Amino acid sequence: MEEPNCHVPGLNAEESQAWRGLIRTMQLLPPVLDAQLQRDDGLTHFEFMVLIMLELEPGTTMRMTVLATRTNATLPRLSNVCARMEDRGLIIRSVCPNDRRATNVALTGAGEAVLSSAKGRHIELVRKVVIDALTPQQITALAEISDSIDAALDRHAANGPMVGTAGKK
Amino acid sequence: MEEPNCHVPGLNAEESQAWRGLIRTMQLLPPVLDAQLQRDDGLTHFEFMVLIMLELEPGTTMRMTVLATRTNATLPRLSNVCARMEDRGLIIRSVCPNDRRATNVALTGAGEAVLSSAKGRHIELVRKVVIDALTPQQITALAEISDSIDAALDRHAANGPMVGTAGKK
DNA sequence: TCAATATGGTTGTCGCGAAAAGCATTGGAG
DNA sequence: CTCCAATGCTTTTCGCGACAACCATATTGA
Repeated sequence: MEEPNCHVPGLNAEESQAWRGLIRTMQLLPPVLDAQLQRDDGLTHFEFMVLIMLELEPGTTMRMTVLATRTNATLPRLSNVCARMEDRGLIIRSVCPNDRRATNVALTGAGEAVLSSAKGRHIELVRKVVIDALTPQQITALAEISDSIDAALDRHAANGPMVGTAGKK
Repeated sequence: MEEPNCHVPGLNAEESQAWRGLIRTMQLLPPVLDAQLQRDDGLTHFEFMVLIMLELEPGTTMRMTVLATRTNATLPRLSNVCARMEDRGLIIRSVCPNDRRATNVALTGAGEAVLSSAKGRHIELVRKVVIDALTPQQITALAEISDSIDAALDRHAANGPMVGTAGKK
């Protein structure tokens, strides 16, 4: 009954392998990315994403709420991170003229410089540990798998909170 | 030149999509898993993994270093987590008779009870947001992709630290 | 016009994880 | 036997993220 091939109960062998593999990747990959960015450019991975998202925006300027959505972060977290990044001169925050409650975040010259310096090295690492480790078919599959999981997470976030209570509002 | 389809520079469209999808999943999935375990059973995902790994071991007993490896954790982290779990009665630590420096960690009855209670609900969530969101082929692909990435991470950990210095020991 | 509510961000407090320093025990070398 | 290095784990310090409370501005309704 107790096979040596010990997989998580409730899942078959294939499912268990996929699950444990995913868990392991989610545990190991982020620290590696953080470490490289921190060592080479003094950035956390999240800060790097903030810079990337600002650069992709025309005018390199965005409202806090929008930036929070783009980076999958909560507003308090983004607020703290942006405060530190502003202290370091990477970005600049200013009150939005139209809506004085809102804050506009803009990339500074220094921020652009740091980003363009960091981008190459970081993408190189990404290639090394992800892209070049996979076949083109696997790349395609990974994109689809991620989308499916994220869609399931969205569905879960929508219906999940009210577990037993009929599931509909 | 600036297409509206803005992907990360240095990667083509497919690669960029896979990369950003993976990042997003790694950001969103762990909090969902943690939240469910915390709410339903008062466990972090890491604590859950500790219990699972102990249960899979014959005798449900393991040395700290081994447990750290199985859970992909550092020893200090595991030490802290085990201290808390012992306070709650889920596990028990004892000095190894053979090597009195070492510590053996064992699952208690309460720990088994909590685990068997939590396991069903958690696997149900895993099914919901991962397994059932994917086709069988995608499950297989995910297992292979994870393994490939983890292998690349191992290679990077082995060669990476000495970047410009000839890369070989 | 003025209250009442909603929206947009910021600021505490708490707990966890990382890194480095610290103890205890063991295994060898002289 | 004694000293020294190596191993196994714990503890301390620090910074970050989550959650909740909070302040400021906008918007709605009477």
